[in-house]
Amino acid sequence: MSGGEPRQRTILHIDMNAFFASVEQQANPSLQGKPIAVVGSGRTVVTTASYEARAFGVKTGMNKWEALQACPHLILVVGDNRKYTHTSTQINRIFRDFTPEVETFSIDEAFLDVTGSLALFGSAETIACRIKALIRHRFGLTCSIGIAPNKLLAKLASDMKKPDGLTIIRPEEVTRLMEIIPIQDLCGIGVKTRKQLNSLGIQTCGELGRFPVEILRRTFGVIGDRLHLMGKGIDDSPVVPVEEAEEVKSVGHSMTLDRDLTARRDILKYLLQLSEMVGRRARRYGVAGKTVHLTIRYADFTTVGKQQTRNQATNSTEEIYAEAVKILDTFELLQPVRLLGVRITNLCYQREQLPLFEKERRKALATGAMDAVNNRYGDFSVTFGSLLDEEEKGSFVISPAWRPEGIRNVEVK
DNA sequence: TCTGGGGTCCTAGGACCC
DNA sequence: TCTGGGGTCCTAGGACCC
Repeated sequence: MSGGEPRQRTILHIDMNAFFASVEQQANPSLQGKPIAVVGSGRTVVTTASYEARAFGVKTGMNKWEALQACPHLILVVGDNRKYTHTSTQINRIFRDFTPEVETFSIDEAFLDVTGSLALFGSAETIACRIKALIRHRFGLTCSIGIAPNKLLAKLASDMKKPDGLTIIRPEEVTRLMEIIPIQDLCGIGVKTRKQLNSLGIQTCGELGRFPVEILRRTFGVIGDRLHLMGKGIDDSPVVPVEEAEEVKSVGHSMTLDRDLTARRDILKYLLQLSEMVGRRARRYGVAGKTVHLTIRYADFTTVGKQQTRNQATNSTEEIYAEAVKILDTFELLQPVRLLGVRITNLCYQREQLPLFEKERRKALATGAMDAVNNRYGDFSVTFGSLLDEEEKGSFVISPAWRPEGIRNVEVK
């Protein structure tokens, strides 16, 4: 590839419309045509609002109170991970009938490289229409599809018409189109980058593409070159199927507590719970981490974190917990705690092996059995004694960005 | 009853070694 | 009669995505 012009590709970006809310409306006909918002339990925000709710101004990220202000007859539905994961997996199977080059970008978005499938199916538009029809017939769901020569533009295109859109950006239209597209419409330019670019006098992609790349480099470091290319609508990044995806680099959980906590004893309970969630997922992935991070968010929303690197990688709940407690004790908690997070990084991938000695061996087997039950019946079906009196489980919010099982290239048993 | 959760990548500074 | 420089690992924080 290096040196030559990249081959002309045809990429589809598929974005499920109001995915969680639509799945709920399909599962429960009494919700159809009504304003609903999928939320988590506890102090959480709107994850997805149905289009009926969006018409009232209900948006992702609003807290429940704000959402009900905007739409008093809004129906709040507590999200159900498994339902969405299941549907997402089945939808991904449909994609694979059209090309093996499927990149699951999130639970409700995917990129398809259909370059090699055009001869078989006729055109990208035909493929897109067939996918839309299949998803509608099998699941009653709609999606917006963008067709373009690369991922950047395909994603831009799928955003142009919602719901149930189909937008094509042809190679010969790119230059003209970029003149009118505002920079913030590109995936990769968030609020801060947009403001910085605006202060350089850049509003549109066309302006970004023409801007001296040296100044972009100086201002944005390594991102500079990428921004320059984005402005021109150029993106050579490949569609990466799950099988070729890079290994996961960290495993973590965090939760906003149902109420702010001050007592060390209360905080420790949540830390153990989080350590167990992290440890169990790491064990399922077959990874262990050398570094343990603890994140604390105080009542005033200031967030601090600390990490500690150990001599040996671990995925044991007890060891992760012990490390997290050590880090906690280096903090002087000046305010009530609003959120706690535990994460392991510096991961190494383990071959499955049972410890040599009887005592450790029995413990490993017990851990495995406990994990198996929890994997099958849900979090904390079986758990540590000290968690049993804990009524509040914190806020297990699901998000459309939540990655379905098996999306990572890890050995899932 | 303001402001979710899981990730990746980048930066900048410090420790340490040769 | 001043204390260079490169590499690597670690840490804290921030931007961004869904």
